[in-house]
Amino acid sequence: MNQSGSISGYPCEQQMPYSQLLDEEQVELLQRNSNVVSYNKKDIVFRQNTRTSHIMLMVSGLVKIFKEGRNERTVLLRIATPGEYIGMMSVMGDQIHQYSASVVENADICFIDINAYRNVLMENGKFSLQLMNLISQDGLFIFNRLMSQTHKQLPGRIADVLLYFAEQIYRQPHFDFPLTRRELAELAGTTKESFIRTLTEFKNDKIIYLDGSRVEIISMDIVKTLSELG
Amino acid sequence: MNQSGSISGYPCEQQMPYSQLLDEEQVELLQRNSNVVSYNKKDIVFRQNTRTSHIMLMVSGLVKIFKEGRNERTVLLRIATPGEYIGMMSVMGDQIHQYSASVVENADICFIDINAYRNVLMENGKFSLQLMNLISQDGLFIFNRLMSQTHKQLPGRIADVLLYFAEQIYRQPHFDFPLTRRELAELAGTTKESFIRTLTEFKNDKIIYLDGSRVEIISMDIVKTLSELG
DNA sequence: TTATCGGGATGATTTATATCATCTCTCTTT
DNA sequence: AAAGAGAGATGATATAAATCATCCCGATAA
Repeated sequence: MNQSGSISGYPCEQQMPYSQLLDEEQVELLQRNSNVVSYNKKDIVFRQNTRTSHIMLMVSGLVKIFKEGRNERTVLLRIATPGEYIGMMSVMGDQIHQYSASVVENADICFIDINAYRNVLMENGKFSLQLMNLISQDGLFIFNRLMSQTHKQLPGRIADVLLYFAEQIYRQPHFDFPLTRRELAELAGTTKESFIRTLTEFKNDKIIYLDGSRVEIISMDIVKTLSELG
Repeated sequence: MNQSGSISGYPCEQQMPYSQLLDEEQVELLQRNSNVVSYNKKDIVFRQNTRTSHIMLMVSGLVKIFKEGRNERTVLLRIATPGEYIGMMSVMGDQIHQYSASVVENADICFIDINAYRNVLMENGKFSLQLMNLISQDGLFIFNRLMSQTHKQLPGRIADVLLYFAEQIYRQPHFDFPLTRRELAELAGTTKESFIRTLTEFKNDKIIYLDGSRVEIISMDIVKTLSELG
């Protein structure tokens, strides 16, 4: 809710996917209509059911994208990393944010005026097609994550969370969870207790090393098998 | 698997969303690179994990889009109706179909050459933006359906299926299910038995009238409440 | 300094729903 | 006409995972 955001003035171009497809004029147009906002941990970037206002591009940090359910149940959809757009599907879809975003690790986010961005899309077909590609991939990704939550049982879902951090976020088999157990459970589509229990089982079975938020995947093979078996 | 498709020669323009944004030349280009294929009930239109080859647009009929799980479990994602693209997200995303499509009610489907279509997108920014809008909405829709399957319990999920047919497919509170109980269960993310049981309860509670595949929603309010309560 | 609160962890209990087992009925197939 | 196959329906049983109840621990507040 509270935005400790402060405006600074540096460009987003480096982080923007496919910016090499833009000509100088287009880069400049976007530049003039962008600004980077810094957020602190736990800040809310946007809230679901609010109107979309800008294209948002992660410059640094980590942000979680989640859906808040009526009856307290919240679902964590993904963790956005630098170079990723957030809320793009809602911006392009129905102009109402379909989910919320809050900061997991201090983040700089580039806000781009939506009309400037649309103008660039209109005149640059290649860039536009690439964005379409990104949106589609994003759709397919969330789609697969939800499929995991719906149709796998606990060990498979927990394995998916481990693989998500190891492969997508940190790109190495050892890392520190940047989230609480409760949030991790929301990412796995389960409860805090069930998440902890299953993770402890993995630890006891020597599939992972675990100490607090520190994780090391000992047997990547088993984790992958668990994910595949569901 | 078996395609009883036969090629006929009539245009897809009438069914194509936002075709009014195309100029004559573009319409003609698409026309020259399209053909309509007729399918019979139960025909497979495309199979998941195959490469995408064409843009596909529903001209008539009903097609179900589903994901086949490893362990026999299949998930029905949506029912495509005339005027809707099928497989678009996969075509634009990673060129591999992420799900399968098969015919529920005899269907004519327009196949458009992907390169011709991309060329039109490249040169027509408005059309392109509208397609982006469609893809995004499609993503948000499937996203909501899967959220329903993951995070609502049975009565809410069954209510969602009823609302889906009443509001999205037939646009009236009475209709005939075009699917078997098993398929309906796959749409609700449950088993045939559980689906039947819950539907029977709705019938006993006089929320719906039910006779075979015939359904009439008696109390739309209650159905909506069930959907919202989850 | 002591109280309070949230996170993590674990055991006991409950519950929603899947699974298993039948039975009927209709429609093909032979 | 008989036999099989698949759809719908319903009861009995099993089970995965949620819920409830504690307890510990470290950080923050009074």
